[in-house]
Amino acid sequence: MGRAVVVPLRKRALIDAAIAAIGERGSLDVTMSDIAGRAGVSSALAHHYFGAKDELLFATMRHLLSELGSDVRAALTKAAGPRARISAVVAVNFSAHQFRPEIIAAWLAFYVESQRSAPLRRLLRIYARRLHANLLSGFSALLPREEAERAAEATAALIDGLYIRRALKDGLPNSASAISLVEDFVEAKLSQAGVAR
Amino acid sequence: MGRAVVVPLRKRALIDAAIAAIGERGSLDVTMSDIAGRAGVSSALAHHYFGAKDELLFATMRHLLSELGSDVRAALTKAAGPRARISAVVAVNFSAHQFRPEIIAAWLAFYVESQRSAPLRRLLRIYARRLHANLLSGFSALLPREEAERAAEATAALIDGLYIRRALKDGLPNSASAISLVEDFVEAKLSQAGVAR
DNA sequence: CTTTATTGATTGATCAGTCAATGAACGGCT
DNA sequence: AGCCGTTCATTGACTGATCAATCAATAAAG
Repeated sequence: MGRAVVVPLRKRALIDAAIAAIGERGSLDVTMSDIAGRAGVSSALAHHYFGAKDELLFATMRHLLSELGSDVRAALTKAAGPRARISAVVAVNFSAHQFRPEIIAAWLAFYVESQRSAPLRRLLRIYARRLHANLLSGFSALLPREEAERAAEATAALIDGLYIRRALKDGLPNSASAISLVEDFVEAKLSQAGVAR
Repeated sequence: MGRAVVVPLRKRALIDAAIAAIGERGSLDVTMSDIAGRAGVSSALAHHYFGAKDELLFATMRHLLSELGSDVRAALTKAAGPRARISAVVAVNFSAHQFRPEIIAAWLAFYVESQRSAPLRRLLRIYARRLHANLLSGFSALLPREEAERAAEATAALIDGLYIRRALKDGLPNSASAISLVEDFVEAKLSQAGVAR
């Protein structure tokens, strides 16, 4: 029945379906049949393209990471000065593109799974390092080295914490309030250190 | 206040085994046989006492929550003044009793599961409200109402974020560094608002 | 003699992964 | 243009493993 389709299309459809399934269920405990069904294909085809479930999940996580990465890169090119770099990184993490329920739930699920899967852990470490480096590139121009390190660390943790709370639908009505909490924190840090603005 | 509910020996052993199993695996995806085996009994006995797996997991989460609750209560009675109350709450969350790898991993796993399970979600909401209320009771004596709300919200999120990062074994070598990050944040908030220390 | 504790064996359901079969495109070769 | 073989896409049906949950049986306690 199905007409000839380009290979990447099916893979892409399966990855999108995986994000949807994981996001809806809130964990990686989704079946290949469910994912394949959402993509409109049989589970056998998902195995054909990805080999094992692990690999599909890995590809899905990599896809999320790569989208976040390109969003961040785009935002950083538009940011003028260190203070703007910090805000750009924060804004992207809570942008409409990233701060969607299914994306958040998927991130949380991958965080958990990474405790068991070394490849996944490696992937998440890349994300963590990149986030830290991006924040640090802003802070280190405004604060002494040691303080900049700690500010970047705390900001990253705060972002993660707000993600969790969003996933649980506790408080945090929208992304604007999340951004303002982080920005307040950054301002507090900078004003404490007497940075002129 | 807390009436002491007598938990039968076997139930308690199974709950402890569940924490160990969940903590080691990093998710709730553990078998009844595994848990029962750790407790030195058959899986049939676990079903005898708890009925279904869900109920054992629920009881396990409740146990963790109740231990955290009593730790917090104990710390708060020793805290003199609002600033000390904030520090007490922070200190308990990162105390040697709470900030252990298996406990952290279990919390994270329950967070994820709560997206699917309404009873679990209810339980976690109790924890979130209590944490918020405890922090707020300190902040609201030091900051204007609106700012106190936001400071409590951000502090709670920061604590959650540090838990995640600890679970992933990214940075955060020990609980002391986590405490100092949170305390720095609190100080920044207060000094920004011009609170005398 | 009734109630509780405990187990091994079993059942039934769920799933990841495999496989053989079918079809659809592609590219020669006359 | 028509024919042929190779390769890729796709599926339904199947297998094997895993596990929650049940149950009937045994022992111990009171």
